[in-house]
Amino acid sequence: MKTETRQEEIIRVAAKLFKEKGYSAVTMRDLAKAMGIKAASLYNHINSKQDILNAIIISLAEEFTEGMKLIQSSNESCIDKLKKIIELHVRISSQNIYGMASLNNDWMHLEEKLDYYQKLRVDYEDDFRIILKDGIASGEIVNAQPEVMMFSILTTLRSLYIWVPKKEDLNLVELSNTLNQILVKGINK
Amino acid sequence: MKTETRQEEIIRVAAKLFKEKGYSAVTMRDLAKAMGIKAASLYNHINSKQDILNAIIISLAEEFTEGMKLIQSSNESCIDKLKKIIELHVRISSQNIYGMASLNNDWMHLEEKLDYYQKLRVDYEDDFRIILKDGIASGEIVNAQPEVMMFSILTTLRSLYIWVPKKEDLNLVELSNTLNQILVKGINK
DNA sequence: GTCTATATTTTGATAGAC
DNA sequence: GTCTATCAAAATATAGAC
Repeated sequence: MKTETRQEEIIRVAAKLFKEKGYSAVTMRDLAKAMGIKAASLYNHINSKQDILNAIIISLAEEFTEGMKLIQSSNESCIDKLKKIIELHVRISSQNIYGMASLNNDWMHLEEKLDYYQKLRVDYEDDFRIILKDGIASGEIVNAQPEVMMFSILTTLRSLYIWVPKKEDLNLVELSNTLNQILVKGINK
Repeated sequence: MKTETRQEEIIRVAAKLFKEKGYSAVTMRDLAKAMGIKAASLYNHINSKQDILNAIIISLAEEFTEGMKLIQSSNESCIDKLKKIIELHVRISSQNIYGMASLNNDWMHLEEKLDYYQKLRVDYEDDFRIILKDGIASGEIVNAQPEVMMFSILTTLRSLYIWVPKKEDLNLVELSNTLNQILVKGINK
């Protein structure tokens, strides 16, 4: 296991604080205190508070984009693709529950990277929508409104970070399967 | 239709701003500008920024509690109770989409009212959990993990505020029915 | 790499004139 | 009910010593 740099440590601790109170309510003094140093010392490792938010959000957003592209280009059935999407969210969310909070709640505080983030997000949702529509067309999925289906599934998956840490005993494979049953089998004709 | 007081107008405009950037990132000067007055003038109608947040969140939380108590004490089947819960969320969310954002994202910035809010929230989830467990016991609902079911359904319902305003053409009764089909029929044995 | 000291801006809120 | 003027505290960030 690679040794964590001081910069990485700052980003990790910041994400934890951002999850509790949100980006705007966490001060550089709060972060410094959690690190056991003074606020001025943080700037030896990072350029700005904004850069910390960028580092947290963009790497996660790109991870989701990569995962979706792999799923999209596979030759699996629509139902299997949805299962893969669920597994993607469970995996990334459980590996970085603190970062997921910023991705969900603080993306609007991005500055230079805001447009880029929003493009990744829109593209991700477009890919998701196509999978659902293909499933409806092929008869794999019930013919309900795909927007409502996507909203329901994606909202649940995006909020996993709130709930996963409370279930440390929970097996992640088992969680994926249960979510798959509840979210996908429910719309499976 | 009752005339809106200046205080009510401030709370309504504040909720809209809080939805866009979150409570902490909205300044009293931002709010004043949106009202077309100076920041100092706000204090002729409200005591503090914190009081605005209280007004937004607590009234909504109490509305959900009241609705749940009515549903809970009815003699309907578990599946019918779940349908009523969905209708409760669709109704309240569509009537106050801005306030729902604060309820979901800024409750941790409550001060004196934080404990009260948290009690309402825990009680609401306890009531919800009992309905699901009763449904499993009576065979109305599939025997999956009730915690995962509740998480999935409640997360979707709590996030309606993000999504409902984008669908102004959408009939609310139709939305409730579609959500019911996707969320409840999916777990209906 | 961390510190103290400090610059600069912004914040929530108050006092008092109109 | 709104304004101007202002306060006191807190914010991000920098400079320079050690």
